[in-house]
Amino acid sequence: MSQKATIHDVAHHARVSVSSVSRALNNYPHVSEALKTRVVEAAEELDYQPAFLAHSLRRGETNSIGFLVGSIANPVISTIYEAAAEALATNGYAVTLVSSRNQADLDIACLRLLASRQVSGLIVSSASESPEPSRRFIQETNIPTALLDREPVDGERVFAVQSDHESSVRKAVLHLVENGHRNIGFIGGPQGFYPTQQRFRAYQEALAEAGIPPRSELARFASFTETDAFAEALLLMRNRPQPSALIVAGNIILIGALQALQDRQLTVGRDIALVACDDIHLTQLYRPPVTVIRRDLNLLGKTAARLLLQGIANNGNRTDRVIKLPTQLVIRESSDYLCDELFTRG
Amino acid sequence: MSQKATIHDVAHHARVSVSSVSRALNNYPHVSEALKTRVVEAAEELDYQPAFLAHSLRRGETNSIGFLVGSIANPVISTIYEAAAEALATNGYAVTLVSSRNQADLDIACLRLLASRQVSGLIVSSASESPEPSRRFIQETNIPTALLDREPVDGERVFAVQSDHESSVRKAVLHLVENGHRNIGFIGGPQGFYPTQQRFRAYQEALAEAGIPPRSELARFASFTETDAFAEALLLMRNRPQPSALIVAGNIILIGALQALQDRQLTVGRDIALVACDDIHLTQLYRPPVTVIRRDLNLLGKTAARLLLQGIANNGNRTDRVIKLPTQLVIRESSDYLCDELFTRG
DNA sequence: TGGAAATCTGAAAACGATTTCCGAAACTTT
DNA sequence: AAAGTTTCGGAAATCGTTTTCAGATTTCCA
Repeated sequence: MSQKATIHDVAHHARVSVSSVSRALNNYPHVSEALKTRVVEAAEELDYQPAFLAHSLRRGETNSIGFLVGSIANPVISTIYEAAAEALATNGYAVTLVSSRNQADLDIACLRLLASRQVSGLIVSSASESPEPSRRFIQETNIPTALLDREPVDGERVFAVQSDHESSVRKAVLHLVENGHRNIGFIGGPQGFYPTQQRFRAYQEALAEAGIPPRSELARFASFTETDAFAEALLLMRNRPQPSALIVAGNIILIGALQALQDRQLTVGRDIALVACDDIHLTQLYRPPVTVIRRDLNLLGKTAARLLLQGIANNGNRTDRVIKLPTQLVIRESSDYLCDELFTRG
Repeated sequence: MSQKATIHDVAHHARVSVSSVSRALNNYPHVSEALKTRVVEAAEELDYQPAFLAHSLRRGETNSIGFLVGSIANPVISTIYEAAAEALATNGYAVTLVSSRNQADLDIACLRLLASRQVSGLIVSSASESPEPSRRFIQETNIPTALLDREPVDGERVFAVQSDHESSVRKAVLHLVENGHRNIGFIGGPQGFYPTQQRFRAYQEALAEAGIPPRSELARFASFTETDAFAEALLLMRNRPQPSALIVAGNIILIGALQALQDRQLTVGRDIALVACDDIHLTQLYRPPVTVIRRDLNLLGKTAARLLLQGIANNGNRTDRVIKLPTQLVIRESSDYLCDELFTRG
């Protein structure tokens, strides 16, 4: 039905030439009002919609952008996606979403797929552990790209939106130290994952700043699965001395950590202080509510979309290449108490 | 770079004709091994990938399917999506994801967008409140479509994957009644939403079956926002007599309900029994763990993908039109106790 | 009123593949 | 050696648009 009407049908129906139809419908100059109205009437009558494929082929523009994620089932990512997609949609772009299922080796294949689909732009939020091949790929194919929480890539049209993880992790560590904790554990995502690196570095530096010697057995790294995070958390909590506080970097990690703490019968906010990254429903509804490092996911997505669209529009003009968005430490009951050791020692 | 190599370049590089390249690369009969290897070598050397747009235009097939959701930030939906997308990807399909942001009026526009992109198939999981226009649209454009948890649509190539909400809601009601509850509240999603209708009907029928007269003020319906669910839950809990048990239909509703219960200082599993739909991380980690009606979201997504792919392949052959997947009542501490009223009255 | 300029319009060439048709080789078979 | 079969090249049509080019018409001004 609606598929059938072509520009030729419209032209025939309006008794004008094909090119006139194109001009009239695309608001070209030098087209009379009479012809224009005749054409749009015919077009409406036939419910004509330009065929996307032919249109894009000729224009060399698909008006669609590719979105690569590690997993859309991650609520943080899906929230970012939703925000970005809305901004893109209002600008006439459709987005094809590809998930690498957190498998680093699939990463590059996904990018290839997207590139072969001739997307006009790319948003990459995948958490590849060894990002080098995909970085090179992005650099070589000159597709405008917005990187989410990744190390910036050199390139005329490559942008990055980051979150200031460091400052809030630092605040979190100092907050815990202030409350008397000295054995502060850290569980991060994969070590090659950029936010993990930033958070871990901030964790180490803040410890040093507080005069606490870092102990490697207090830091662990898990893949992006709850079971793995659970296992690592369990391992960490078996450590002697047992950490009295825990910083978990990521919501999936948080899930696994909470399972482990419940498994070990440790009560959050009494036996152990907890700080998580990203404020999701769980952190607010959990009893006690858990202290989080919050960031505006909506803003993150919107900013990525904005940067990308700018990059597509001014091909190669001067714009900000990398934007760092603020984060915020929200202290809740899970960490807002004084550590026992403060008294036993003191 | 990779964009540049066309089929002509490959033909020239392999010193063969354009048509031979096409034949060789598409595994046509009557092409010698020698020529074939020569062509694929040249293709690899030039990193040739057939231009998606030209290819699709000629073949009349985009090898991409459109996925319409109400909101991908909903963890249930994103899990279903992830499963479906994986199945589709392994079959060579890319998926463009569109969110209607739970706005019924955007629904039809999203479908139009997808159709204008000439997708080969459609998966619809949007929660439109007045689905009639979109139903008609799906029927008219003859695009193979898989409906997720929606009322089936008549059509040669329209399929539906549903969940057996009724039987588990019935079990849940009887379970609560057995534990002595007589004032059982119900909070559902929008009234036009198919799963809501099914769950609500099962709730009413089960009450009748247990000899409990239904009371309309115990059932409330919220839109797909936590704030609205929160408000409805508050209203419900102000009811006299206060319900001693609550069935919340949907994970967003659950969030709002939990907020309301905490706001009213009601302890789940003691002051009020709680049954939720869909087993998400929150329901498992909440203290006490909350009783849920569980379903295999992965299977749901995979089944939708399978049905759709079959529908695309055997254009119009006989296959199952609608599949109903089982659900399961998982009783946890939030509801696994005897109601006080049992004693005060008895 | 004549001619330059502005405005309209249609035919045809792209875009990059697939596909068809035909004919020329090369090879096999009888 | 004639006939038949396979393999491949070349040219051209097709998919449905946009865009260029040039011709046709009108408008404008001296």
